[in-house]
Amino acid sequence: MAKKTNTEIKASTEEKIKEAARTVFTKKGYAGTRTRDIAEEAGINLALLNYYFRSKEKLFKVVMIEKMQKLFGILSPTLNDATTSLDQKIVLIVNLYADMLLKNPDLPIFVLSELNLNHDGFGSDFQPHKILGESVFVKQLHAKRPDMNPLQFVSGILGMIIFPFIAKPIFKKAIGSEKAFEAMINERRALIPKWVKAILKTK
Amino acid sequence: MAKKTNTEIKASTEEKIKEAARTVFTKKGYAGTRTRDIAEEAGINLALLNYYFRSKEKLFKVVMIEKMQKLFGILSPTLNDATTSLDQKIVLIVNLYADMLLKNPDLPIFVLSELNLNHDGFGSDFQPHKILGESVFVKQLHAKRPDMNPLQFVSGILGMIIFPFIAKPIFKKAIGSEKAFEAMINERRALIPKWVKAILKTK
DNA sequence: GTCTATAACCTGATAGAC
DNA sequence: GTCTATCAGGTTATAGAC
Repeated sequence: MAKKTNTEIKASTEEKIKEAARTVFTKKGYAGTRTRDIAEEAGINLALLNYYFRSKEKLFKVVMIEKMQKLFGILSPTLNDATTSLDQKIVLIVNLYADMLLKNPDLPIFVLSELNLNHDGFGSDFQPHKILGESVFVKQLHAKRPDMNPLQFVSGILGMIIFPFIAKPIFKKAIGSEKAFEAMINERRALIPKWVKAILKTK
Repeated sequence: MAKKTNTEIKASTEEKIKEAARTVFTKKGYAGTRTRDIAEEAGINLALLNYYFRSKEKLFKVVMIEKMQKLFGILSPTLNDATTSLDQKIVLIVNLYADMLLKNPDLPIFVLSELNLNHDGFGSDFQPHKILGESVFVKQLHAKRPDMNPLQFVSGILGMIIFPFIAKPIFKKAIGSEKAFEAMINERRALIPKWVKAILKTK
């Protein structure tokens, strides 16, 4: 099939396997994935997978760390930007997630489901909540609403933007096409910031 | 076949298996579950599982239908109650979910994850979005805010109350103990209705 | 109805040729 | 580095005794 002659575009075998692993693990979950599926998807042999990564679990871990970073790492720069207001940050966060999740619709359900199943705790490797910590965002929130628990506040925002993707099978049935789902998410880009501003205003 | 003397024992064993299946499937997911695990959890033999339910998949389907009903069926009576106001319905829904989810914390991630993995489409058996349809709730919302898309509105509410349970592994690390997590959810019982009222008031 | 034993198949991982 | 062939162990489901 595909010949490996390209030295400029680094389509290394290792990367091909990783890319295949991303696809298959995301689609079938860790337990539902067979290493054979990944090898086939990568267009290589099963033995080669074990040559590059030593086991199914090690390959999974590589993919999982990446995915967690993609899902939560997105927050950090925005939360700590001293040049934007609280209201601006909310608009930015909602749109960052809308963009990223429309491109990776099953990222949240994959990551959160596998985290929940907890095949060995690599929860220890990553602390997304520390992003919040003493961020500029939290300070700005405290200045405006000292009574508001930052975690409760952020849960509200993330829940509103991420939930439709987690419950996508339900929403797809409720509204029909993929296009309609995307339209709904795009409508939420304006809706959620408006809602959050209302929440911040009312004691 | 015509014998009815052992009906009670039969029902009891069948229920024991079902209960074990609920536990193990929820904890490990469909693909991660071995029928042996269920048999052991039920305190019976593996062969007996296949005697009552014909296969792993059939047993799973029984459990899954139940779980979906538990997660979404809870909405219907409240949404269609003509004796409560819109504001009252919101308080009721948030507290119904808080109660139910504190008792079944991994119900949402289980159902939504398995729906997403979609091992054969039994999505066709169940249409939770039809609960919304022409409900009293939607009529009340339309009377108050004709501009508000009911699906967007409900997504917001459900997202805010369900999301912490779906992202529970993250939240647990952020706030420490199980007790602290429960306290956070209990705080949300008052928080979310207040927020939703603010959303409804502000155009 | 309930068990033991086993069939039939699947899956992760490795040995060894090229 | 990459392949084919295969091993060792695990998994669902069933046959057959009680």
